[in-house]
Amino acid sequence: MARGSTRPTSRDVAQAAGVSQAAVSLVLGDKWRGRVSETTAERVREAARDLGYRPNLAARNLRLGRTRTVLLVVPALTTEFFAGVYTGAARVAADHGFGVVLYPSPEGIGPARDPFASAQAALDGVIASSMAADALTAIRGDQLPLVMLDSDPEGSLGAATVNLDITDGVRQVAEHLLDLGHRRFLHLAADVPSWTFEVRARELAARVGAVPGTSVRTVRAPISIDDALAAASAALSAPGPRPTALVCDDDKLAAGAYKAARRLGLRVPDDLSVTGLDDLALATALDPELTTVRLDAELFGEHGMRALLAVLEGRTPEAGDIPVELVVRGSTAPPSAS
Amino acid sequence: MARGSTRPTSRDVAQAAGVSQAAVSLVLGDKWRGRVSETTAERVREAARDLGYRPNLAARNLRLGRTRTVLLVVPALTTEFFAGVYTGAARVAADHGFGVVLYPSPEGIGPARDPFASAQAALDGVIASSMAADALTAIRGDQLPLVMLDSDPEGSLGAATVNLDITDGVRQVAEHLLDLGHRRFLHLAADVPSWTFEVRARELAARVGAVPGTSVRTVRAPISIDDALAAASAALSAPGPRPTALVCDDDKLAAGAYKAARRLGLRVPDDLSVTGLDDLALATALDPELTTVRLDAELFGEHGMRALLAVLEGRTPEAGDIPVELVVRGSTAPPSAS
DNA sequence: GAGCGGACGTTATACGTAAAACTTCCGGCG
DNA sequence: CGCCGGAAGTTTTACGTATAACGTCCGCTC
Repeated sequence: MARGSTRPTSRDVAQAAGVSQAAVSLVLGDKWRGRVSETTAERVREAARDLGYRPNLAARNLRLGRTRTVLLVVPALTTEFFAGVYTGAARVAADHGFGVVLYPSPEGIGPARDPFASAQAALDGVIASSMAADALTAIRGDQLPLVMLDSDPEGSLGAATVNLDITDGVRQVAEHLLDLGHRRFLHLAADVPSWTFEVRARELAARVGAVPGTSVRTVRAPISIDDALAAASAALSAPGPRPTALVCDDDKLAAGAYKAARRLGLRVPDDLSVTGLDDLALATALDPELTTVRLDAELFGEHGMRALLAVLEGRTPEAGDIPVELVVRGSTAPPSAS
Repeated sequence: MARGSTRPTSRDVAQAAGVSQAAVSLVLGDKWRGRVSETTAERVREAARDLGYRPNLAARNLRLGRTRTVLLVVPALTTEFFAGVYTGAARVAADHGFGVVLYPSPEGIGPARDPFASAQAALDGVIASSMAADALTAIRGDQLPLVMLDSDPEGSLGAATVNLDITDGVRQVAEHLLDLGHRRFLHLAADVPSWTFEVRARELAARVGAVPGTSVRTVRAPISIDDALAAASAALSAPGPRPTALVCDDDKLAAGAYKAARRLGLRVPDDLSVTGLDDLALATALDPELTTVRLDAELFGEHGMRALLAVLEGRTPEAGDIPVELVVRGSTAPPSAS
């Protein structure tokens, strides 16, 4: 009596179909072959449909001791890059019956709040971008299976890592600009403490430094158009010979650099070649379109999820970085004479 | 014996502290006053700390019949707008002990897959953007408390709605352009079946139509720079007098319009004024910077979450649209003579 | 000296599911 | 005839938590 408004349970379905709760679980869990007759199974399925039955996930998770849910920890979602990572991860996850919960470290909520307090769901594992640095300590506290994205393979003790081949991307940028004849470089670096940015600086210095008569100056800025504008302005109007090539750690920084160049009366690419890294929508919205390194965010997410699945199943994730590709557009050209 | 590697439970803590499981639950749940002595309570807390105890959320959710987790359903996260919505919603949620799980309908996963299959977490409620139209039917199937964002207050039977005052934003755009002297308008509309875009078209037609001697032509494009470029190109090179003002439903469309104008040799704003809507980072990356309507995404998310909390507590969400603001930048100017 | 109420706990139970272990019925085989 | 094995279920249990309901013990009051 008075079943009222509460959600139907497997027991309600059992009663409606005239069987035991166990039978319902067997049928709906597709484990009934040889245990329940076809006619009874159909009766159960019908009752479930009629009642609009949906299994209680909390109960199932408790019973099974796993949730088929993983957490993706990313920095604040201010570009479409991590949206792509999510999409790729979610696609692979769905193929394996997993769900992905997103935890974008929300600025302003306070760094002390750890991801697990927020993503209340019980979790089977975690994929974390190294850029979400503040959240990491909290994560390591738990013993959850962990995959790190874009993180130092040496430094992330034990955790599997999946990386984009940023080193190769920077190499391609450097060689492209060197081939064009550039010798004086300015590196507009992201002021974010993350391994992936250290790699950029290191590789650029190495490649350019290998050629005699070159120089690289570095200036740092937080990843925002306005900050990049300010930093690039200052650097470009500094005394001494002006750099002819500006290598940015990120497309957003490049957008700021465009504005700085414009204010200083420098034309891109005639007076200054500019490169980015990411290939966001922004890159083709700029005028001229930005020469940049395309990162396949979805593929990145897919690999991350596959690695986590491997860890969960006790396998070893396959190694190997994800290739990236230089996309040459209108923002790079040979340096003007002089 | 052999407690091994499995996560400690409240029973383990109880054993370590020499009390019953119930006592542990009382202490850790902060309900022990008058039930457990201070010294015993401290002993329990210490044991919990030593063992690294974390309550099993699946069990708690099952016991309590609620999860303090809500789902935020958004269209694919290709701009920072919904990142802002998430941030606002998550902030308010955190203040009330809730978590927010994000479900960006991932393109390519297939529309049939409903959010609940993916976000395996059990949920207390849902906040859904009307732009994620394909997911909505699945949602209505469940009887979860629902708040709709940017949705027709008439059409969304029963569900509470929280809206940005888009109508007012479009009004401001229209009056700004009319004040500048524009009479021939082109409306670059988002080709997305959503109420929020219908509103834009309706209000623009009404405001401009109220002034004699005006005209509005409309052309639609999916929200992508390339599609906008194509649509705007075609419309701007059509026969007849060229429009002097191009009103875009979205900043991304405006970015496409800039490229179209450039290819046709039209200068912004001298030959063509352009407006957007959103105020993404993109808006200030463009040259000239885009006159657009600033939507406060975080505030939007906050209001959405507050409305859902109200519904969950049986209160009536407060009504009232969220104000928006026209930001005049360099992309609008009086039409050139002739 | 009976009784009462607070302090300090414990025992028992329920949440909804999955699955192991058990029952019952029957047809067939040696 | 005795027995075995498979089909078709059912009964029971466990997952980890929160909390209602129940015990003590002790100091006080009347």
